[in-house]
Amino acid sequence: MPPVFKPIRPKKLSEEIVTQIKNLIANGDLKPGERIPSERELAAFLGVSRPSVREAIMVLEAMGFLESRQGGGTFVRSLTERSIADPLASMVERRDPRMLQALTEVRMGLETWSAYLAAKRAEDSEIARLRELYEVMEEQAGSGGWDPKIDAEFHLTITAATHNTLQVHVLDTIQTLFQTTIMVTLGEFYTKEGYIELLLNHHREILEAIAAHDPERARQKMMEHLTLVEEKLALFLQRERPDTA
Amino acid sequence: MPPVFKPIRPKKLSEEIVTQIKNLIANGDLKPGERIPSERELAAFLGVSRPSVREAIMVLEAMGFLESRQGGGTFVRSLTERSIADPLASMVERRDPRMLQALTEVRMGLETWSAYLAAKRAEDSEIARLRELYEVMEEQAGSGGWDPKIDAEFHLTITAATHNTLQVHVLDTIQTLFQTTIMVTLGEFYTKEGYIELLLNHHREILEAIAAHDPERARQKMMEHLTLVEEKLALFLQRERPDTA
DNA sequence: TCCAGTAAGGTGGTATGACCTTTTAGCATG
DNA sequence: CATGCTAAAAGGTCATACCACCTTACTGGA
Repeated sequence: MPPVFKPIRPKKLSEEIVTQIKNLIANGDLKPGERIPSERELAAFLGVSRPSVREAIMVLEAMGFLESRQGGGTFVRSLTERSIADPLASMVERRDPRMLQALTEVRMGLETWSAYLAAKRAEDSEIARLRELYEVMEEQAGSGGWDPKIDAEFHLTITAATHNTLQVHVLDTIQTLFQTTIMVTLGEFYTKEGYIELLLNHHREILEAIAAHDPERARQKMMEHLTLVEEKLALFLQRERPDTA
Repeated sequence: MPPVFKPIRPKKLSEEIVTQIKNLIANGDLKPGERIPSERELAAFLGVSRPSVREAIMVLEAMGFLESRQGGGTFVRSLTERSIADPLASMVERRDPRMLQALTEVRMGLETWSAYLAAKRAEDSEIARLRELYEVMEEQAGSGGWDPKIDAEFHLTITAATHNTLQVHVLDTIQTLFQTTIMVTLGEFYTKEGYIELLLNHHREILEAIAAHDPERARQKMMEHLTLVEEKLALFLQRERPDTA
């Protein structure tokens, strides 16, 4: 069975309607603010039942293309805003503390593993790059600053040093979620609370463990580092949202 | 007019249902791959009509949380499926040995982390479940058999015991990639080569470490176990495809 | 004993039609 | 001309029925 034959798709009726309406909007036949025909009319035009049309409209509404008002009609929304985010992002973006905690924890698992693998396989050039980044951190720390970007790149470089494409991909996905939500805020938090010196030490220890090709120690140090991050994040979330069951 | 009065929002029934189901997924009450109650059952539970439930499911399907199969049922999708699996699916399907090796390695990182967390948080019921599964393994091993399904469920149960929804989803995604390619074949390989006794020991040690709530030991034992799996996989791939660039 | 073919029940998919609430717009009244 | 009422029309909900498909278990044969 060399070929995958075909991804047979018994296309659902409502899916077909969704595509049609989406095309109409894309072509400009339906303009923003405009009212589309009523569900009954659409059903008649398309020769399908009203529930089918309704399901299609519900989907388009969920995707942000349409907006329905009872008694009013269904209208085309301006598509400047909306972007149908993927499930993961929509879960995390709710700022649900438990979800953020889960995210941090997964990241901890992946990054400690990255550190472990990196210590086994890092090439000299990669270690040199880490050292560069560390020196930038040190310099900035001298003037009391902390750049989340440099921090992120440091971690990213470590993962890259695993030479595992998948690991890089997975962690990048997680990292993106993290970054878009809190990374920056957390950076400010560090600065204000005077954790910079401690963070600097952590990164130096991680760097040294990797440079020494000592997987276990690298894992251990990364663990210590991220445990601190997790604690501070919990503290931060608690302050911002004291209302938790 | 100091008070803006109130932006009265007539809450749609289906929207309410969407929120409820989304929360169930976020809480981990609905796990990836799991089948949710039928539309008729849900309608009965919630005290609403089937069309309302259907609309909610359609929306969740459009958002990527669910997947419906006619005649089959409606299933929970991995939150990370889109962001992680989809881009990689084509790569893994090629049976590219390097990619499989990378996959195994990522899995190793995640599963050792699961074992660590599970040892910290596993509840008695979960430990009991693991024990059950182990006993089934033991029994089957007596007659010289090895069921990849039981094996997979054992590992899945451990991850579930982390009580980290995200970890469950991420690992499910990885596991799916794995399973669709080799899991079964690997099972036959074990049987033929007489590794069953060793595998049984591994699982018992992991189980005991988790039951004793000893995170470090659980991690260590899981690591040993998966290291063996990795070795055998490499051996297997080498035999089947001696042609490697 | 095992396996294949088949039959039945359950599932989602679609269709019909009815009734409700809300909105809208036209109309009648002051 | 303005106001308030009313009726038509829109979406929202519900009940029901039937269809297509998958799953399962049973039964028959090898």
